[in-house]
Parts: sequence; C-alpha cells; structure tokens
Amino acid sequence: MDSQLKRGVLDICVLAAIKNEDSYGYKIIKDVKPILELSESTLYTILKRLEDAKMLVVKVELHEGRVRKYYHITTNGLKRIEEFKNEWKEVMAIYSFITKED
Amino acid sequence: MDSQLKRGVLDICVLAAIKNEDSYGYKIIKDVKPILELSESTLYTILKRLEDAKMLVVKVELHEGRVRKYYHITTNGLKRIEEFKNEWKEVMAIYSFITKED
DNA sequence: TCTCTATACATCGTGATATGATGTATAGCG
DNA sequence: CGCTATACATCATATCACGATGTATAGAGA
Repeated sequence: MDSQLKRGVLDICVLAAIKNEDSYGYKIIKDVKPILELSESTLYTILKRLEDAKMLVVKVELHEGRVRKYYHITTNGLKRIEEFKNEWKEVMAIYSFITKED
Repeated sequence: MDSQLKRGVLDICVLAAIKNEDSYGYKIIKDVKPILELSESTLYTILKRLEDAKMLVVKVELHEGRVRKYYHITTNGLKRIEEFKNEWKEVMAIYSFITKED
C-alpha cells in the first residue's frame, strides 16, 4: 500500500491494537501486519509518539526472565479513536469526490 | 481534518479535480477546498510532483491577458486513480480493524 | 556445546512532504 | 489610487515512515 496513505491510519491502527487489551511491541506487530505492513522501527517510533501524546501508558513487566513493555490505552487514546471515526465521514466524502463521474 | 490522514488522498484529489476536464491552479483550489482544505503552497508542490511523475501535463494558455497553466491528466494519472481505488479495499479493511469490537 | 530462530527492545540517518510565510503580477471596481 | 480577486511560484521548517543496525535472552535442534 502507498506509504502516504498509511500515514493517517498507522497511529490509529496501533491504538486499535491495544484498545481491547494491553499489548506489547512484538505482539502489536504480529496483530497489525496482516492488515497493514509495519516494521519494528516504525512501530517503536509510533509508540513513543503516542506515549508523548499521552494516548497510552507503559507498564514494564517481567515475562519469562525478559522485560516486556505493555502498552495500555488512556482515555485520550480512546478519544482519538472516536475522533478518527468522525473524520472518517470526511474521508468518505473525499472518496466520493475522487470516484464520481466515471 | 488530521493532517496525516490528508497525505494519502491529496495527490489523488488533485488528479480527480482535473480528471473530467483540464483545470488550472486557482480553480483546482476552489474545487477541492470544500472537500479538503489545501493551500496554494501545497497545491503547487503537488502539481509539480504529479508533473514530474508524468501523471499530468501542462499547457500554458493566455486568458484575458494573463498566463494560465492548464493541467491535463495523462494515462499514467488515470492509472494512478484506478490503483487508488484498489488500495481502497485495503483501507476499508483497516477501518474494520480499527472499529471492530465496540 | 554450538548454532539458529523467535522473541523483544531501541536508535540513527535519510528522504518525502504539508504548510505558513512570502513574493510577483494583472484585471476590474469604487 | 487602493483594494480585491485572480494566478503564479519558492523557501524554510517540522513531521514522519522506514531501512539499517544494534543489544539481549530463551528454547530447539544438531
């Protein structure tokens, strides 16, 4: 998929991936990849950005001897998803504009 | 609308704006603005990019004493729109992923 | 033991790009 | 003569996706 088209949805996809239950980097990649290709470097950049924006919080836990960072969505993050759903109406209007008069 | 979300559709919107008849900068802005906010600086950047990518060609014409640059879509440009329509299926899959399990 | 793969984190440099600010120039109206 | 609409263009800046690269552990298989 076109890289530019991804930009608008990547952040939201990551939020959606932790929306229903806390998750961690490696798992998020596995969950999101079938839907939308994303590399580790991209994901960690996004996670950092979302943390800075207080849309998620991090909980470090020990799992089988290894440190694992669990990401938990905040109300801010949930609000962002709702916002996105509203923006989607505009996106559909744009799609109509693009596909009209064939 | 979120700036990131626009990135993927801006180019295609401009192509769509000249798809059915040739148009020029000032008119494109007026046509696209109700659907999607874009400034002159953004538009001319996009037009230059689309020209470089051979998705449109420019015809300079004189209109009431002033130079006007008409933009005409090429087969490459039309192909790009078709491509976009195919990518849209993926976008809708992403939307389902984001909105599932409410 | 050694090697390989999966798991799991992180950073850096690069290229692409949207946008505000800014500039140039003409036509027409009051 | 000034203002607005029309019409073009460039530059600097900030944001961001991503490949490349690096570190470290657990478990499987040879």
